[in-house]
Amino acid sequence: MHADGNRWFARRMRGDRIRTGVPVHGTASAGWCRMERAAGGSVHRHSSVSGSQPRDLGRACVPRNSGNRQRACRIVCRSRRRRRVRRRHLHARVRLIGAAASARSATIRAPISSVPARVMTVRTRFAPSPTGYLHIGGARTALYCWLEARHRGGEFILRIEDTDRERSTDAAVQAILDGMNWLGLAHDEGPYYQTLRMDRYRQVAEDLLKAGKAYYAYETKDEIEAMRAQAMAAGTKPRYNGYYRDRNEPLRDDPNRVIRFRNPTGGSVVFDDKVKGRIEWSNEELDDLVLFRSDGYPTYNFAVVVDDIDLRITDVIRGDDHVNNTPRQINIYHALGAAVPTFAHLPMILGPDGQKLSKRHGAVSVMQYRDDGFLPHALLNYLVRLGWSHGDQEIFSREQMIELFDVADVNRAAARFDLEKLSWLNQQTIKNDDPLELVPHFEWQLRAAGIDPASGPKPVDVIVALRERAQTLKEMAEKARVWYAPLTDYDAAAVAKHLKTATAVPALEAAHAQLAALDAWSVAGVHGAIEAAAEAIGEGMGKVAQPLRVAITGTQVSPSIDHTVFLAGRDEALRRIDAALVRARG
RNA sequence: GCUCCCUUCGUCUAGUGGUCCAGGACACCGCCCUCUCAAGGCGGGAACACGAGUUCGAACCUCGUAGGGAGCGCCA
Repeated sequence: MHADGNRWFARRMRGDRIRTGVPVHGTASAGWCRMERAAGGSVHRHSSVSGSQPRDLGRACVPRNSGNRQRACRIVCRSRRRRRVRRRHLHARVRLIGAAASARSATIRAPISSVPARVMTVRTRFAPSPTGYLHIGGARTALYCWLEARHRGGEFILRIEDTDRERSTDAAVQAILDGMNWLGLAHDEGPYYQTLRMDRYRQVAEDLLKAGKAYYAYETKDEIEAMRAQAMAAGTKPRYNGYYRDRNEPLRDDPNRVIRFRNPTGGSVVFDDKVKGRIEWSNEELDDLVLFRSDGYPTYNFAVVVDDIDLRITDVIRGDDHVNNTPRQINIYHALGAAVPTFAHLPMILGPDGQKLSKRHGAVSVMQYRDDGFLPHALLNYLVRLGWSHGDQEIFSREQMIELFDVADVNRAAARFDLEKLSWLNQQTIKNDDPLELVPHFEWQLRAAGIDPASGPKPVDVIVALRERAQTLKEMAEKARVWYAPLTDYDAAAVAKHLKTATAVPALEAAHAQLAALDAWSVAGVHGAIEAAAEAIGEGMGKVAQPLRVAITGTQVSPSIDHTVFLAGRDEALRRIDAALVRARG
């Protein structure tokens, strides 16, 4: 399950730079300029296209695991808890309709012309703005988008929303790509860049203008600000007053000229959010938002809609800070005569204190977790459970996540980030993964700690000894130091307690003799030698193991004594026992 | 201020009108195991925000209250 991450680590270790290529203009027919991965490996894929007939269409309205859900389908629901049921119902219905459509197109039951010939492939996108690194919240959004696409045999697209020229940076783009890469969330298309699509936005805006669905407005920013202040003072929602809406002013050059959307005035916008349930918004609440700024750049609300339409996004999955934008975006979809995608708004991730996650909370960048010794899969496993669950299951393989995840099952309430549980999950991952898989990650940590993996035992042996004793690989690297560097420090309490005893000297001498006489240097062999030493002096294991432990590590704490001695290697082990004997006698 | 959203152990969550005096996991405490430390096993304390209503019966349905969050940009 760490295949991608491992490959990445391997490249990283070889010193390869993972970089995307230079943007090329005009490579794609739909006006998309595409960046291909140069050295980044297998990210660009279209594997799912041919096999993309949604396989779950067949089970449509029979929910997958119980009679409960079938019963749920019958329930007419209005409240919040019920809404979740309803969501599932709706979801199931949509699938059913899709299935029926595809079934019908293959039979003579319906007029062929009235039925779309193919079922649309699910397409999700992750669309970060490159104003910083990939953070925990963004990573979860990306994960959910990726899982939803994979689960439904669809495609996952990466788009960089960089229309904020002031704050977007190339370094941030790279940081986001690095983060996605480390997590192993491979996109099938992209990354697409909004800044390369300016002509397209302009063209769509002009179409809207021509159709009378948008208009020019000329207020200064100060005037807008005053308008807002006035509305606030009057206790209403600050919104544009529509001064130029029906004025039909001739086009003129003006530094303040913007294009505004002619939002419908009556009625309401309704959508069924896959997470939040049905949301209805009165058009009274919506004002004529700016589509194009005076600097000639499109606004976010306009650009996303155009992009999502052009990219044929079927499922918009994003943070719930966008819920408020959705109704106005839907109005733009309607104005453009485009099909409205389904929406799923994910609740926020809060800091441990219940406040919005920020730098205050320490590690915010996903890459910081790598540095702190977390495995990408453990982070993913933690993140997938934050706001989503499958019964009582806590640990999921990548394949299980894909199989079981359904964005409609995501909770609506915000969740707090809990480092303790992440650490536990990380430990579980370390403990249960194939030690061989962990080697590249562990070696990376050793080097980060200034330890040369070649200067001591085989890393895989160290992992086996320490995997139940470290919550992070960073911690593991620190604990491993004792076998990679000369022993110089002895813990005074350890020496006093285990070396200054009546049995310490005979125990160490016996151990020395047994170990020196050992045929093959192995964990089992060492174990036998220590047992023999204990027997020779007529004491229990403890009387030998503890002095030995102090001799090898200088401390009273280490993995089981056989591993501890084994990892030191025979020569070094004997040397350290000799050194300890000097201390014990002295 | 206005609009929208949210609320089950400290935390993540299960829960879809009776099977719930609420289950699992992390954390915490105790015991067992034991060469230390862990890991593991067993056990313990710990929650339906509050108030009305509907119902034979409510964590679940309705209404209200409180608390929290988001948005109200020529940011995304």
